[in-house]
Amino acid sequence: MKPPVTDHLSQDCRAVSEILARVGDKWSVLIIMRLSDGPKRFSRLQQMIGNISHKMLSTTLRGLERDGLVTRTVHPTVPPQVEYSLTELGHDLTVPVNALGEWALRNQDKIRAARAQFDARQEFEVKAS
Amino acid sequence: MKPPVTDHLSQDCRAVSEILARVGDKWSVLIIMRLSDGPKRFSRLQQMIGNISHKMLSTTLRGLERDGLVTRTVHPTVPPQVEYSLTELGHDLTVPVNALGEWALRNQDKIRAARAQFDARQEFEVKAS
DNA sequence: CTGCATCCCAGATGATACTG
DNA sequence: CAGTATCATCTGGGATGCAG
Repeated sequence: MKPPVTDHLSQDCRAVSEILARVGDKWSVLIIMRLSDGPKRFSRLQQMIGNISHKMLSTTLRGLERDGLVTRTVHPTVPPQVEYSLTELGHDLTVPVNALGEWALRNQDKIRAARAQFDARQEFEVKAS
Repeated sequence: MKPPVTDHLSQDCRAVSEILARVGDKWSVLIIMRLSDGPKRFSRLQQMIGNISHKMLSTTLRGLERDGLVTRTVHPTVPPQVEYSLTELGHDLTVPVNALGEWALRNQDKIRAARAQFDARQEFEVKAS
């Protein structure tokens, strides 16, 4: 009647996974990073990020807003201006995300090296056919 | 000739994104978590994770191995046994990932609440049609 | 300027069956 | 037991056009 620790760990992992699904998609982090130093308008974000399509910026922002990570403020001017900014929750998130980011920066060389080595080995084994 | 900080920040974000693409996929983190307390065999992993398909476990493990995050050890027995374990790099990664995981656990309620509220508002606005 | 709908494609994922 | 190949399916993401 007493489930092992593995069980609750399992649930934790699901939760983590769910959040990572939000954070790990192609654009969320890029957007959050850009907003971390202040509110930005839609078009400003698009030009800052570069190669994000109109649609995905819109979609991703909507998702982030839904999760309470960013705020959407419409200024009823003509033409309309919409500002996005991080909520407190969103700002909070930048801390662990930055930690992961720093890890990525520190270790990107190792990863690239590992990939190169792995790929080289693959090629070698193919020759042995 | 001195690019603003934004520029190097931009590059950083790409790197972060790239790593998140690895870590953020549907299964990588689940696998890494399961391996964090010791080596596991293929079938053991599959039953621990639950609803992962044979193929995706295989594919994801391959990807992790390629990136130098896990090690694959074949024991030439009959039937063959294959053990997977975290490399030092992989073990390193669990630190920031756990940080993110703890954030997720701490804030999952807030996120759920935000979603519920957002969805409720959506429904309301639909009624106004 | 922003947002939303539609069409479309490429890649990710899953079910199944076969090999070593 | 572990890995791979094939085929079907689903989803993310881009292009475009229209609307507020």
